[in-house]
Amino acid sequence: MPNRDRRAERREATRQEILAAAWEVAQVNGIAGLTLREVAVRIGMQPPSLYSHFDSKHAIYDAMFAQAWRQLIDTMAAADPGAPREPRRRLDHFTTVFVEFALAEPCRNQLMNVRVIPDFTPTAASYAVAIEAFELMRGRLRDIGVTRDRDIDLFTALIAGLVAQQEANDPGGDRWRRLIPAALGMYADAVGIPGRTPGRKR
Amino acid sequence: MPNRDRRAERREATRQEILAAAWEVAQVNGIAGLTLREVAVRIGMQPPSLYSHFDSKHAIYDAMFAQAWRQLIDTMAAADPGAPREPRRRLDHFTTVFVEFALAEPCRNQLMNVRVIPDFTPTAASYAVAIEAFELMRGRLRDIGVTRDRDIDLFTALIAGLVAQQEANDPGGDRWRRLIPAALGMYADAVGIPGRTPGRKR
DNA sequence: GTCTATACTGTGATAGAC
DNA sequence: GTCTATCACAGTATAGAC
Repeated sequence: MPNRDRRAERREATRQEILAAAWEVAQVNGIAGLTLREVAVRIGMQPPSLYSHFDSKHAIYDAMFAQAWRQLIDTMAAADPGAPREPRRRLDHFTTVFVEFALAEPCRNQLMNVRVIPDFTPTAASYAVAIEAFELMRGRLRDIGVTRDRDIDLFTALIAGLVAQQEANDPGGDRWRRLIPAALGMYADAVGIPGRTPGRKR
Repeated sequence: MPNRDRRAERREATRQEILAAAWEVAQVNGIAGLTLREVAVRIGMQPPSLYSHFDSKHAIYDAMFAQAWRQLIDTMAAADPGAPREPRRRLDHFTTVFVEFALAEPCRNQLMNVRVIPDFTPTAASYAVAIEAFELMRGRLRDIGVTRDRDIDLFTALIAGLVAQQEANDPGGDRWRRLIPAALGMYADAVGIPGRTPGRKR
């Protein structure tokens, strides 16, 4: 038995190739407009061949769901070293990372945060990745003194709202994105984060 | 020429019947899972007959879009008489009306606030109803002293976020809905609404 | 205005040869 | 593992009889 299973490696590579193509299609047609046909032809396969790697279309959605949350985890981890120490600046830093990530790919954000595919619910294994990302965010907030569950939920709602409004009513613009500093100042004051956000109104 | 056009009345009634059936189907299958076939059989019609009343499936979505925003306008107007005078209580009052409306029908909220149907964009006439609702909300905020555009945008984001998180991560529950008072207290403090929200944390 | 009949496209999915 | 061939079905839309 070889110490490297080239067979498994190639199989995994094909899976990733399929997922990459699926994301490309989703970016063009919207996440609900994904079709197996288009995914297949994009990588030079016949549509039925996809079933050698995924049991169904929902299985592809499920893998994409997990992959998206994993990407968020990696993105936040990568942005960690450059983060400021001062609480409010730190909050602003990783919030911006999060929002930019969400706005970068509208269809990815829809798959992650909106129930948009009829009859699709992520499997427990994939949803666990989403939970992992949530716990990572919770840790970030704990570092700057936010520990109560309700305060954390309020934070996620505030950010999700900015992203949702930006996406739905000013796609590609910054009408809501530019409100991040003000929104975070408001939040920081309410939950009692020490310091004072500079340039706050009134 | 008769003073009542019974022909037109019946035609309009049929249109409404189609739209009502479409909402029923959307509630079951999701807004993206709407099919003309199912709408037609539900009201005892043949699928092609729908084309006597709507030019296309998108035209039905468009009518539903306008109808949804009109319903919101009516709901807010109906809740007007019972509204308290004190600014913060007043804010809490119509925010609750708005959130309950949004959470009552997830698929309606998706059609109104998320770009979920590929290639569907509301017509100018239908979008005008959405603008009308937005202006109504702006007027409500002006009454309690919120006039700056950025403060209004911040408000819509805050509420949209609570609804989105509630819908995506705790459908049917109240994990985010119950945060409305705290969220509004935070907001009222930040934009300088007079008064002090009772029972605020810390 | 509604029906029947039908066209045409595209969908996800399966069976079996190689 | 990928292919060809094909399935069963749903999708929107049109034509023409009544």
